[in-house]
Amino acid sequence: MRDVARLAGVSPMTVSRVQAGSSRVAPETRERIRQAIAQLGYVDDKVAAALSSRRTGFIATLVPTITNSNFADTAHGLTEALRETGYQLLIGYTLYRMSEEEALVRAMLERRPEAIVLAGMNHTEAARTMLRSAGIPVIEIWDCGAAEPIDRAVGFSNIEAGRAAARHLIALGHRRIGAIGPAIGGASHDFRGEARLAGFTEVLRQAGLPADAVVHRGQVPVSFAGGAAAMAHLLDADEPVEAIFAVSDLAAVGALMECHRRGIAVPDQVSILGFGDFEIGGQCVPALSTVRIDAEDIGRRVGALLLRVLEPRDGAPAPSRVIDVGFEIVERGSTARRPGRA
Amino acid sequence: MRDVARLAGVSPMTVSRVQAGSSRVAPETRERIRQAIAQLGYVDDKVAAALSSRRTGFIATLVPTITNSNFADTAHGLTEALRETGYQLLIGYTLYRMSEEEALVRAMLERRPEAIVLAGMNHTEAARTMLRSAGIPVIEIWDCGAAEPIDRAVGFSNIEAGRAAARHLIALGHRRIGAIGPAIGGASHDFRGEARLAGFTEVLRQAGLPADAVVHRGQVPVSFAGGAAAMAHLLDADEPVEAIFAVSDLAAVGALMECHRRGIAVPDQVSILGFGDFEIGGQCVPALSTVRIDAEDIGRRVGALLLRVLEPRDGAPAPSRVIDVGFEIVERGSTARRPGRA
DNA sequence: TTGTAGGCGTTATCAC
DNA sequence: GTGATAACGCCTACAA
Repeated sequence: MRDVARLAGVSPMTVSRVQAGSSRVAPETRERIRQAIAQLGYVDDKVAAALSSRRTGFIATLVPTITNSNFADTAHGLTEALRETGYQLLIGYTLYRMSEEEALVRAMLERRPEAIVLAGMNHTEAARTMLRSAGIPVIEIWDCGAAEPIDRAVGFSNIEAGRAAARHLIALGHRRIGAIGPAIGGASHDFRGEARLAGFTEVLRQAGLPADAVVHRGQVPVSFAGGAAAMAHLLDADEPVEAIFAVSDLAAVGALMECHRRGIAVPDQVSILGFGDFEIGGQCVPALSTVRIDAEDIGRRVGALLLRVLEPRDGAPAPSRVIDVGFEIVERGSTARRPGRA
Repeated sequence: MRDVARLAGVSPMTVSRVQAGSSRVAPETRERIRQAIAQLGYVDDKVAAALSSRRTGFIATLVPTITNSNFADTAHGLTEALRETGYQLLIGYTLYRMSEEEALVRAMLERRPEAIVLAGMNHTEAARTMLRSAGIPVIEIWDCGAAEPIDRAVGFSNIEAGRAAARHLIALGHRRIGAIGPAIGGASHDFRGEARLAGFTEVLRQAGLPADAVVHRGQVPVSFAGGAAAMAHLLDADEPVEAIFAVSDLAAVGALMECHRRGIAVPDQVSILGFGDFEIGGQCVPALSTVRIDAEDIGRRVGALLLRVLEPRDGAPAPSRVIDVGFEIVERGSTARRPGRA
């Protein structure tokens, strides 16, 4: 920058102003500086700028994984909302491990992000302490309602989604109802998937239905293969299920494919309800009924919320602490009413 | 840090040494500093450290998109390879737009990354200039062989993959062969998908076969829905295709589902060959034959390469400039020999 | 509209 | 083994 200033015959401060887009620079001075910048191929240094201005322009984001998942959609929505604002996302993968999340929280805070976004409301005590004392907005996403957020939350109620799924299948006349979720225990923990399964099981029990076909097996995160394996397990059981709910569309599609391979008709013999509304669900045959979540929208809303919090405009009302984006059951081809039942 | 130093009764420099893991600090001094850090909840500031040491610990990564794609796998592999090293990935999405890529290159370089990884070998002239003068390792990924890399490359030959796909379908006895790729033109450009289609078409022509069933339609990036629509287009044509190649497994699965919906038997009536080996391909019915790419491995290799380049060990040989990870045709259930042909 | 002074929080370097 | 000093490249604050 010194070189640019010298070449343009001004002080570094003036160059700085041009780079910051200040209007308080004479047009001709600005032009001279522009040329000097182009001539020298100068690229300004946000590292130094960040230290000096105490504004890094970083937004830290911690998600369980970015592959095969709608967290990628959320990250995408967030990136889109932040495009053109100069903020840069710092993304970390926790692999569904709290210990990993804690390590990432520390690593991220060392980069001095201006806000931090993380999935879920379950964190280690150390992580909570760091988050609270960081002095920046903390947005917990993909879950809300079940607990008080550290700072703010954007999501929906996973337990309520599970309950709604159960009510829906019961209302279709099914009685022998199962569910598919990942194994519990081990280092990886999908708290949100478990909450959905818990809500689901709760409603089954309340309706006086057995919940022994709620299977927890396979790795976290769930996958097509895991869903297929769990479905195989259920189909091998003595008493066949009439309907199942999968904690993720990935598992649901895997289950659907397992039915195809065995020649079991969906939805005639088994109804399948997924979760998440992945694109593949709308395309497979039959199209998958699912609990729809707009993952990308969560990202966009977080982005909009962040902009309002980080750069408040006069007169704008303070955004609410918890934003519930809700969910919606989408009835497509993989679920049907049980013949001969109410 | 000053506060920590004061509380521990040492100079800031000694605290810095402890944080950097230097062994030249007396054990008891170290312990005192540790306690002061814990007591104050001090989290060190990598922004300042970066400015001072001129090492940011950032690796910039530019990919077309992170959703519905194996670029997510590559990013994941890279993150895994870099986990525990202290490097932080800076990820940007170009949305398959060169202008966006150029803007991102500039934005990334302002963060002073220690290396930059970007998809493909097509960049604007301005981007190339910035990349060359940044003075850091530049790794182009997901394509190699067709052109000289700016610095280094890790990938495979897309045109060769397309050629192999065509040879494979021809060897199965198919004559009326089509292909599905995104529309050409517009702001978004999938150069690698186009290279695959170009190689494919080239071989068809060389074999004296018509290439009019090579369709370019739908948005970039291709999706399940786009593949289904393209397949519908081909199936509506007067002369039905015997086999098709899709530039992505997503499109291939979409095409497969369209066949299901129309009651067209795969592979008996139409063979479908995908590209990318997405998990869904292995799970759908019939399982999708595909050109297999280990996307996560590309990420891991880039990570390993970067570590060797950024932190060279004495005696270690210099890594080669171009790493071709190759590809492999995986024959599963969606392709079959044309009955009655050689 | 432009410039000067000082400092952001850390580390490189050299001295003790 | 520890400390003093001087940057790192920019921006805030104030002055001209």
